[in-house]
Amino acid sequence: MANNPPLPPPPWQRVPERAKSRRRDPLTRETIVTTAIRILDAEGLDRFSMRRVAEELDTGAASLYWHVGSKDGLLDLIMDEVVGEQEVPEPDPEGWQEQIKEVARTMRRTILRHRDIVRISIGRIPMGPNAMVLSERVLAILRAGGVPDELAVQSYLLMMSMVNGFTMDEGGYVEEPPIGAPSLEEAGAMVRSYLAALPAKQFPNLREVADHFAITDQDARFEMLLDLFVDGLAARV
Amino acid sequence: MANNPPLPPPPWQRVPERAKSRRRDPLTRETIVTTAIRILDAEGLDRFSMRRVAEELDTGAASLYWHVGSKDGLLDLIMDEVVGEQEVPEPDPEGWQEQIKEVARTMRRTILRHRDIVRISIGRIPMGPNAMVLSERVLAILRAGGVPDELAVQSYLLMMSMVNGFTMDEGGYVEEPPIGAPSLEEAGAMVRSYLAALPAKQFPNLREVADHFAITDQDARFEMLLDLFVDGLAARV
DNA sequence: GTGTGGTTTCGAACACTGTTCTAGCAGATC
DNA sequence: GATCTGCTAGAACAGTGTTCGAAACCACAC
Repeated sequence: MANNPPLPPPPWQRVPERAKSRRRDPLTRETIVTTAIRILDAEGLDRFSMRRVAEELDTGAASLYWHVGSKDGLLDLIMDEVVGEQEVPEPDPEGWQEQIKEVARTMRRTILRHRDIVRISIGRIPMGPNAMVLSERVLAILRAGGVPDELAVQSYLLMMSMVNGFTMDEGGYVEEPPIGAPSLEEAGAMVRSYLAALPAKQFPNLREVADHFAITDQDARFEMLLDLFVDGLAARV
Repeated sequence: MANNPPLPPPPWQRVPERAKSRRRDPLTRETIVTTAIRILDAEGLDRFSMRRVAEELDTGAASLYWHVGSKDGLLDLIMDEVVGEQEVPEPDPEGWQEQIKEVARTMRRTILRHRDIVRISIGRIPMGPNAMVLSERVLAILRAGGVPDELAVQSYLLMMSMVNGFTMDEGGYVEEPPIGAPSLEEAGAMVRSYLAALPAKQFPNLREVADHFAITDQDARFEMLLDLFVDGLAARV
């Protein structure tokens, strides 16, 4: 029961690498988030784990929890960091329609740049500081363009949903191309032949449009979405 | 090394419950999928696991693998089963615009009826038999309405994305209401007061539209989306 | 110097996950 | 009978998020 001072470790028992001195670069929320994003981009959500992040920072998983609370908390921080990458121009009342389109394009690019970020964003309404700035600036453009307040809010939220939804289906199939990577062209050809082989009696329409299914230009479809959205919005102002 | 026949189990060692006789109701893919959906709806994706499904079927997790291959395979089957719930009417060339809207409304209802199904659908382009039937029938409506083939395909894919994206953000916050469940009204009030408390200099727009943010009518916004989409589409035919 | 208290680290452990291995059973076929 | 095939399921493996508690470090009081 007497608690003597702990003995020095015997010389044959190597002290664990980091135990002797404090970290050279102290752990911070920022460094954790940055490394987490790097891992996410490089290896994808499936390989992303607290232990993996800790390993990259040369520490144990438990240490991260003091800074970010939980994995979910870390994902929140990641989301806001990524949202913060997007830049929104100063409002130009004349060119608001093109400005809104450009904002949407930037969103799409940002999402596509970060692998699996769309999967993280799923049940996570961004409310961090960067998300607030984004909302503020987009609303500024819409209101400067003469869009009434309620419609501005509605269409802003709608735009977010649409871009997210579009990009979600778009990047979906990337998910770890399992070695025998079917290229985009191969995939298209596979879809076409699959559709063309369907029973004619039951699937007349699908068979006839099979070609158009195969060569779906994502960029073109996104522009179509933007046109539909902004034109409709402008007509309602 | 001699492999003798296995000894009969000693009488004091109770044989495990199910070992003595074959299951009364044999496991099938269908029953597995049905129970899986039931668990998913009742308890959500986070509590959903192969062991949980097996437990519900009074068996071990390993048994499921013979029927569905993997968890991912099971999720694929679940997706197609849910897609199959949707009914699409026979094409009416005059009323194609309203028909398309109705299809979208049905989609949204189906997604909302099944908790977390939108999270499952994320990287999963539906290609099961039911998904094929759905595509066929929607394309039938569009083409009957005079939409040219390429535009029909584009807009069909676009519609799927939009409905998915919209419903994704919509049902997002449900995610296990953690005991102190903030009701929809409370949440609205919280958002409003949060926005109203932002620094006026940095967030003038957000502050001024805070009220509209709080009372966002999802149904109204969805109808707005449908109007934008279908009107724009009709204008392009 | 010597405490003392707060911040920060992290090894070990817990309860869980998807999945595979392997042995075994029931019924049809030879 | 013996053999084979379709099917069941216990045990184990490697991995997960998270918590606990002990230790190490720092800054300040005495």
